[in-house]
Amino acid sequence: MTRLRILDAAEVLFVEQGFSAVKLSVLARSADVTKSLIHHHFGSKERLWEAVKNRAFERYFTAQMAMLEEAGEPSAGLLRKSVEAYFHFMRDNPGVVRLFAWTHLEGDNQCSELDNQLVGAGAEWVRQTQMRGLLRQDINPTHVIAVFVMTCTQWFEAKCHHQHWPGMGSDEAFLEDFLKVFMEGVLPRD
Amino acid sequence: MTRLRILDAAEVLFVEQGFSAVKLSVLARSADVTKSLIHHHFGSKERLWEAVKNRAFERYFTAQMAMLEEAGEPSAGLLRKSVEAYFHFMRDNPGVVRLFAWTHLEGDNQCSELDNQLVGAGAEWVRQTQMRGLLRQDINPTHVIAVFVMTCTQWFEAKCHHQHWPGMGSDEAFLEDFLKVFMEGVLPRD
DNA sequence: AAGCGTATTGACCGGCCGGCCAGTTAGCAT
DNA sequence: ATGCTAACTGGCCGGCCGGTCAATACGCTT
Repeated sequence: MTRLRILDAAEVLFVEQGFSAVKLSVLARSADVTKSLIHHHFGSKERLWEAVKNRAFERYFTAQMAMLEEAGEPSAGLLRKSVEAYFHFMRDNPGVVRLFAWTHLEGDNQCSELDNQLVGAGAEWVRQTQMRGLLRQDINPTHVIAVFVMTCTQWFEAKCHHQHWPGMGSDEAFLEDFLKVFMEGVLPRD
Repeated sequence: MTRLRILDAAEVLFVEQGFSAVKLSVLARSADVTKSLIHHHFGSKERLWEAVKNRAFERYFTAQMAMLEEAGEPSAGLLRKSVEAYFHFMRDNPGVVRLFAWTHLEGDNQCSELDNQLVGAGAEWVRQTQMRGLLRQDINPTHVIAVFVMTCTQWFEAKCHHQHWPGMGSDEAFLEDFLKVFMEGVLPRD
């Protein structure tokens, strides 16, 4: 379908360059349609941009929700698994990461309802795990989520920046070290 | 001086909107100069953009270097202080944070020489602290730096995004919780 | 006062941007 | 076949984009 071809090509360009740097003429050529056709299907550049973001964020949201729902009994091991899953999702969906970054810089928070749901569910899960004494209880559950989400996000958002830092390891090496610190930090002291 | 007035106004706009969304005509009005004058002083929009970035990154670099140099005897307490200082620097210089973010998205790494120096020095400091048995030794020192830098950075870069997350606390509350996790995670087990 | 370099101006340019529109084609129900 | 709607096209537009240029004002040396 044409609409889809436009959406796909737009996503590639928007992910790469952000909103204002993308030229409709280039996009048209890249999607192999006429410029008019883009307007026919989406009305304006802004609305196309929103359509692209919505689709990507929905993908993100459903993937995360599925992950959360298939989570079983609260346990520290499960938290570790969740962090790993989140990290690998980010690694495998670099487009979403960049789209998030552009969106943050725009100050756009249209995806916040979905995200609040996600974070709320995650934090609630952490709280339950805390109550069972499996995680230390003197930390705001939302902050637990925030710490690992932000670390994973920034790792991939700013990869071009810190991948050349002296001594920096691979994705997996970093994840492992982060998990060492993070898990040791959230486990209860005995 | 006019050149400075242009640079200042440009920084405000670039920080806000990124490179391509900024219109030279708007910038000229905002700096109260003519468009031609901008070209006279900087040659092109691109070169102005680079001048703005260079100035900001130099500010960042010298501030961080000063912080690092006045650091005393390696100790876990000092690491905590460093994280706090970094966090507060980011809080007090939101422009730098956003400039970093735009730069990351552009894939630009012109600031990498300075940054490598900074990270290298920080990592070396961590390594020495590890060798004295004051930090656990099974973690890549660069990763230690990376974890707290990325968390602080992302906290402020994406603030508009997660500040409305349910249960999210203030800057200081988050920092405190992060430090609880981070410090507990990097200290050696007894 | 003359000379010179720098700062500053306003008018102007070619190009291309996002968007529009009149018209054509294709699919599909009746 | 007829009619209707949605998909699609090419051409065009007004506007503004970044950038240029010739001319002028200013400040400093000699």
